[in-house]
Amino acid sequence: MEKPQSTKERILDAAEKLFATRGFYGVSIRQITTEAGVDPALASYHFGKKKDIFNAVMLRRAEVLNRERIAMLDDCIRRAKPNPAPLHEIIDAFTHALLNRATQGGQGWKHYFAIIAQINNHPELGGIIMTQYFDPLAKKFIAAIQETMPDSKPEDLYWCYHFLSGALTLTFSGTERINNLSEGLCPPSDLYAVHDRLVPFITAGFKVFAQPHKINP
Amino acid sequence: MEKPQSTKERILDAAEKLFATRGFYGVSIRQITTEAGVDPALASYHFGKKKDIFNAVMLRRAEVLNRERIAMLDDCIRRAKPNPAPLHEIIDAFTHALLNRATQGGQGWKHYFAIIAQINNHPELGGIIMTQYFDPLAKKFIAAIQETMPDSKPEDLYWCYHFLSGALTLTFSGTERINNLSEGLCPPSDLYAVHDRLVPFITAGFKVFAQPHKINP
DNA sequence: AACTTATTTCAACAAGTGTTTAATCATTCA
DNA sequence: TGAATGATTAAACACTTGTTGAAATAAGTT
Repeated sequence: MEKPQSTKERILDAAEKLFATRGFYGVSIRQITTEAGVDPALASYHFGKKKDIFNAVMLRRAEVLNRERIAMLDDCIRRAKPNPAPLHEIIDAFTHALLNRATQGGQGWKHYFAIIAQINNHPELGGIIMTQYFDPLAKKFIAAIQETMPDSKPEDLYWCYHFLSGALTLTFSGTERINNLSEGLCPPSDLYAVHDRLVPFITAGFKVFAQPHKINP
Repeated sequence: MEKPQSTKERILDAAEKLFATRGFYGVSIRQITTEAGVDPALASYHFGKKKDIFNAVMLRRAEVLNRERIAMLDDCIRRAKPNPAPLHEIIDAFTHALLNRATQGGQGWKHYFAIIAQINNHPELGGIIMTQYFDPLAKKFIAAIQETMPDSKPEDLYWCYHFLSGALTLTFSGTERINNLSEGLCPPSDLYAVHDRLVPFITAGFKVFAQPHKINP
């Protein structure tokens, strides 16, 4: 079943797992290499500094994930031509790959999402990495929405995207918070149920800012 | 202007500041006590273990914040009697104190929100602290919404609350992400503008789940 | 005043930190 | 086969980690 792993892969997997539960500063290189069953010096040999390991962990999955998301976004834009793509399809394109990996991607992906959630809310680490890996996708996404909602102000859309981003990262972070809070009523494992709620929730939020504001209900 | 600070307060302020930017594991007791201008041994003397310092930092502001939010929620429920409180007022009651402190609360509050954002997305620390300090408030809040939206399913409301929670923590985390992404178009310092967007955005999301579902636009 | 309690200091502890060095083993290629 | 490159190992580097103990000072109470 399991194909033989290279040392680099073993280190990345171990680092991913440990970073997910204890954060960047909460994990030592010796803990990582012990978990990987490998000599500590091999971490420096293969990756360099500790932050380079972290970057490699992030880059590995960000690449395949964002490739999928961009393809799906392009696809729904192309299908709708010459009209702009429908809003709920754009948001679905943005979230679908995330949901997919979080449900069927295995343990490694769960760890990856947990790290994303942490650094997305981390002033020091988040600023660099999120900007580097996710801003291009975010801009494409917002541009697509701007086209299907031409009357809305760009800054409104940026804010809405920001709210979406926060909701997403918390939902996939793997904290059992909603499960605890709801006393088992909302198992976060049921991510298809999440999809049925998240997409309409966010879509409705965006639509509020489609036309010139009417604040009060 | 500045009233003389006790050693305990100096340690708490220094810890708050450092935890905000580097996380729990990224900060040492010596860094904290150096920042506070105090002997390292005093941290143990006044607080005990390192995690007890962290807990004290969280508790100090969580208490005053949640007291305000509960009072405001009770107030808007009382004003609406015998009818249920309007949805947008409930959400405003939930977010108003946060916005207020984030704008006028000074640097300490900014650091506090940054820590909240980190632990809210942290499997290990978040589970304990957030549950301990914020779940009672969350339940009161959801119960109030359930009353003004009697036809909606409880699990839908829990999910909506979860999305709100994620949006809030990211917005107040103090990462400059939206500012960078929008290339200066959305300065996060303008938190009154945030309020005008966040409350209608969330309100609209909740309302989607008020009646039996109609998913497609 | 003397006595008690609270606070602060300094030094030390054993253990863990990221990283480097030089030596050894494995593999590849001519 | 032998030389050359790549991978792995063990040991050591100087430094930081959280926490504690005993001694010194400050504050508070009869």
